[in-house]
Amino acid sequence: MKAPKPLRLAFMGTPDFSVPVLQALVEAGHHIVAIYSQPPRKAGRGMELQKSPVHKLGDELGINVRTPESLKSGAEQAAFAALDLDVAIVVAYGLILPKGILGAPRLGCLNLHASLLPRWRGAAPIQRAIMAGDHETGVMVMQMDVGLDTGDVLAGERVPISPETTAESLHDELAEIGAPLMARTVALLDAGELTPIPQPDEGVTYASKIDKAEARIDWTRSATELDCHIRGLSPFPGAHFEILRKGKTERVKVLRAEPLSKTGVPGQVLDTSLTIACGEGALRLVTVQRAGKGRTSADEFLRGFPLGPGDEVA
RNA sequence: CGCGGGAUGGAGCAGUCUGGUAGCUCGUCAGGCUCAUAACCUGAAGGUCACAGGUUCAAAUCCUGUUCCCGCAA
Repeated sequence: MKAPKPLRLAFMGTPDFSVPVLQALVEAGHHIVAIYSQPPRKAGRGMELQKSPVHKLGDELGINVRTPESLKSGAEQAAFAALDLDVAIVVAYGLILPKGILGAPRLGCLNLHASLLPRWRGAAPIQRAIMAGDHETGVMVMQMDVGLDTGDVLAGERVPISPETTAESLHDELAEIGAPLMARTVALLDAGELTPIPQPDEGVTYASKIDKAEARIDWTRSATELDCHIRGLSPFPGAHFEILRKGKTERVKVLRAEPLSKTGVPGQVLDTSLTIACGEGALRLVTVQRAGKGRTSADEFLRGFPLGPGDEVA
């Protein structure tokens, strides 16, 4: 990839989704003056302090990583302004950027968002698009303003959502597409070859964070709805149901399922291949994961966990 | 020291509480049956029961320590 004019920029991001974008900008030859990321949190088993994926990459690259709890203070904003930036690139950072930050870089702040704006503004656009049964989604680069994902759009790319798409596969695909898109967009913006396009007022939806409770499978919903629900939450946090085993309830995550046209009492097992009746139609579970176990195919699951016609799950 | 589950032939599990020849469903291999098959029948191979100590006449099983994996949580 040819290196256009190197810019002084800051990168602001936190999770895995942000990582490819940072890498692309580094490869494009830009001067990454600073990286902003969420502070290390207690996470994982043992609740040990863990640096974010972006933070770790920053360390590897030898770039100064800043992890303020907030950017609201005058001191933080002054420190940011002192970087004397051409532009700031924000990808799933997780902090609100106040006006003082947004206006500091010469070209402002650009954000990569994983949806076809104005649809799915907010925290969980990838999951929400699949869960809602959308047939298409994408990534967009916008010029940030004070609203929540309301900025003018500079560039975008569409991708289809197929019956095979999961949150995991879509996440990876969009990150892969988004990284070079951002790199190109930055160059074009600096060259003055882009026209910001305001988002339409129509079609605005919000992708709120995934609530724990909604991850549970409600067998009274239709099989096609549940299929979208499962794929949108796969593998994290994972759509799940519960099953009675030796007097204890055990949680089983469903990572992949296939809708069928069979019918029965919702929650009832219909055959010996893990087909479970829904409010409308039925789902054959393809890939599942028991609490404390790794993910397995339905066949493997059934070998150690007899579950046949007439049994019920919740 | 956040809570909890797990490690048993190639895969998924049971057996552990109440120590006493290692078992189930599959897979693999061989043979048989069949026009034929992922079907069916018969037989076989394959396991230091995660690792290290301890208790015991005897440990997959009880005790202690270690490593790795996962669910919750964040």
